[in-house]
Order: sequence, then structure tokens, then C-alpha cells
Amino acid sequence: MPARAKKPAGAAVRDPGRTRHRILDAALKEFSARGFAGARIEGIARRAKVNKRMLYHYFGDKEGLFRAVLRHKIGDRRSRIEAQMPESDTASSLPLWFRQNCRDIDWVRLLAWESLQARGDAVLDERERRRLALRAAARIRQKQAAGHLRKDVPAAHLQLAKVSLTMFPMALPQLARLILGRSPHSPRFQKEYARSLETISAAFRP
Amino acid sequence: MPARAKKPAGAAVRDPGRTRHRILDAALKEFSARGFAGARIEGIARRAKVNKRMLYHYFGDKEGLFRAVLRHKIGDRRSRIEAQMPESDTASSLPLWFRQNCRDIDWVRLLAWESLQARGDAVLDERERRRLALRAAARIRQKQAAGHLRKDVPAAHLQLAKVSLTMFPMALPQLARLILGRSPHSPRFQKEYARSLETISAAFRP
DNA sequence: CCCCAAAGTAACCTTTCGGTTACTTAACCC
DNA sequence: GGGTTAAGTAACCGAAAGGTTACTTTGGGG
Repeated sequence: MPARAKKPAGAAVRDPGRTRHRILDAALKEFSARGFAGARIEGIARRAKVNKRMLYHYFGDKEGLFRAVLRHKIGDRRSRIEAQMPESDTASSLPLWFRQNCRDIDWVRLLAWESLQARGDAVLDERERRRLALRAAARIRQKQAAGHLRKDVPAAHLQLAKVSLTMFPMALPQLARLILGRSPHSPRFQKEYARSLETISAAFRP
Repeated sequence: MPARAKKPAGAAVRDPGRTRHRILDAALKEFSARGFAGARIEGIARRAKVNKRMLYHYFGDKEGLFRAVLRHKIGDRRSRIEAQMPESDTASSLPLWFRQNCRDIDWVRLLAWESLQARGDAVLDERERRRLALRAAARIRQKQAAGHLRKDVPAAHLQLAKVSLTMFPMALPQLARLILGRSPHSPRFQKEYARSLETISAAFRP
């Protein structure tokens, strides 16, 4: 008889945590591939290799699932940002953020879908996210004060320009492809554009 | 009895051209508000004040309608670009393009949806659009040769950076709002950001 | 060891939505 | 002016998709 520990061992027959996680993973992929309206509950269930009913069991409905995915990823991102904070203070933060976004395409696309679809003017977890944005702005203001960034452009504008430059290619890849003549997913482009962003970041320094 | 000329007068009972146009207008609004998957045929018909059946009469199916809207707008845009070409050669083209995009939000959003949803790697009217992109790149290369733009960044990258900076706020307004703390649709932001872009465009000059 | 709550399944229900059928009415041309 | 064709309407259809019901299975605690 194959040894199977009561609980801890590898392949538990039932494992709520794992199931939940698989659903979140699958949902992230589906939502970032097709957007909220385009995503199919069945599709997510299939990807996660889980009975459709389970999505409702854990997350209530489609929107609840979307919320959960977003929250999960926000937490994820925040801890990663905090971890790399020191690095991020180098002068060449533009290429750095760009590479980060290249690595986490699903996240970038999720944000893009959400930003495009959000009707009215309150986005999910608005307060927390706004707080993060304010912290980022504060950091920029510090660098302005220290003379590392130009002072004749408002911090929020610098931040917006930075996000624009580093997210755009992954957020709207088909537009980027039309402009470039090649997919922005190509490693060659990513390498070269990081260099160009380095050059362009001169615009942010005094 | 109210005078009604046989054909030319204002309120013809039937007017295919006008109906077609209304449908296109309504479809542009609906698609750019909700994207392809989110748009509702019924919604478009309601906006256009036209029987739903007419959409199929004129455009075949939902995708055909989307194509028609896109083509229509592409033509629109191209003629406008050609008309303003001289202007566009000034040094401050960044604020100019930004304002243009602010004025034509539906178009920017339509592009964004399309770019996000397009699976695989062929977009509608690929060849024509690619040609336009190449012409834009050629113009940039000319300016590089003339010493108006820096030569140490590839023309395509300059173009991509320009589009990123000028489209992002309208394409992904919720993200912009999180960063700015206020809607990018606000006239005040648009005015101030145009100024900032002017400053930033220094990065593009030698 | 057995019972109960949570995890999981399958089959079903309801609504939504893109698309169609079948018919009416206006316009244009000879 | 009459008939042919295109414009327009209303009611309907079937599939797809989100969500639910009712049931089974597992695991863990008293």
C-alpha cells in the first residue's frame, strides 16, 4: 500500500487551500487574457481542473472571484515592491520598472482591463491603492528635494509618465507591435527598450 | 400641412445613410465604453434609436460592426492627421498629441480595448495600419537627421514612448486617477499635464 | 467509531444575448 | 401609378453562460 501520511503528505485527496489557490491562478490567467466580460467561468474551472461549482463555493460569484484575484495580486505586488525598495532608488528606475512589468504581464493586463472597464469613479480597494500611490509620490518628492529628479514637473506627473512609459508596451501589446513591427514580448525588444528608457530617463533628472 | 420636400428636406422618413451613420456612432460609444465582449447589440440599437435588426442588415454581425466602426474611425483619424501635418512638426508635438487624444477619448479607448483583446498576432487592417506606423517612423527619422530629435534612441522607440506618454491617461483613466488623485478628464489636469509633457519632451531632443 | 461540517460532483435551471424569420412599408424607376 | 427593391418592425429562437439544487464523499473531533 502506498504510504500516505494522514495529512501533511504531498497528494492529499482534498486540500481546500490548494484548490482555492488553483482557482485564483486560473482566474488570473483567464481574466488577464480575456477581461472580465470575456472571461468564462467554465474556462476558469477547466484551467484549474476543478468543478465549476467550487468557484461559487469559494468566491460567491464571478465578480467576487475577480475581486479576490485582484486583492491577491495587489498583496503580492506590494510585498515585492517593499522587498526591492532599496534597488528601486537607483537612478535607472525606468528600465527597472519596465523589466518588472515585462515579467508580470498578467498583472499588467489585469490592471489594464480593470482600468478600462471600471465605470463610474470608484475602483476596487480604492483607499488602499490610493495610499500606495501617495507613498510613491512622497518618495518621488524626496528625490526631487535631494536633487535627483527635476523639480519643475509635479511629482504626480513624473509618476504618471513613469508608469506610462513602463507599462504601455505590455498593457497594449498590439499597439506596441504596430509601432515596433515586432511583438513587445520579444526578448530582444525588451532588452533594447530598457536601454532606450535609460536614455529617456534623462528627462526626469534636473 | 407641413411642407415636406420629396427627398432632400430635413426629416426624410427613411434615410439609409443617416441610419447607418447613427448605428456607427452608437456602436463607437458602446464599444469604447464596454469593449467588444461587454458591448450589447441591444444597447447599441437603443442608443442609435434603431431597430436591432438593422445592425444585422447593414453590418452582418457584431464583429462586422466592430470592424466597420474601427475602419470608419481609422479613415477619420488619418485625414485629420494629414490635415494637421504641418503643425505636428513643431518641437512640442508631445502636448499636441496629448490634447488630440484628450479630445478623442472614444477612439483612444477603442484602440485600447482592441489592443488588449486581440488574441494571436494579427490585428484588423494590419497592413494599412502598419504602413501608417512606418510613415510616422520615417518622419521621426527625418527629424533625427535634421538634428531635432536625438539619434541615440531608435525611431520606433521614440514613437512608442511618444504614444505611451500621450495615450496612457485617456486609455487607462482609472490608473491615471489613482496616481493623480483626480480624474484625468479634468480640464485642469489636461492643461497642466500638457505643460509637463512639454518639459519632458526635452528628453527627445539631442 | 460515528456523526457532522466542509469539500466535491453532476445535472439542471434561468436569463441573457447574438442572431433570424416573417412580415410591413416606404421609395425609386420605368 | 404600380410593382420591385430596399428599409424597417416585431416577435421569436437556440445556444451559451452564470448560477443553483441536490446529492456524495472525505476528514476530523467528540
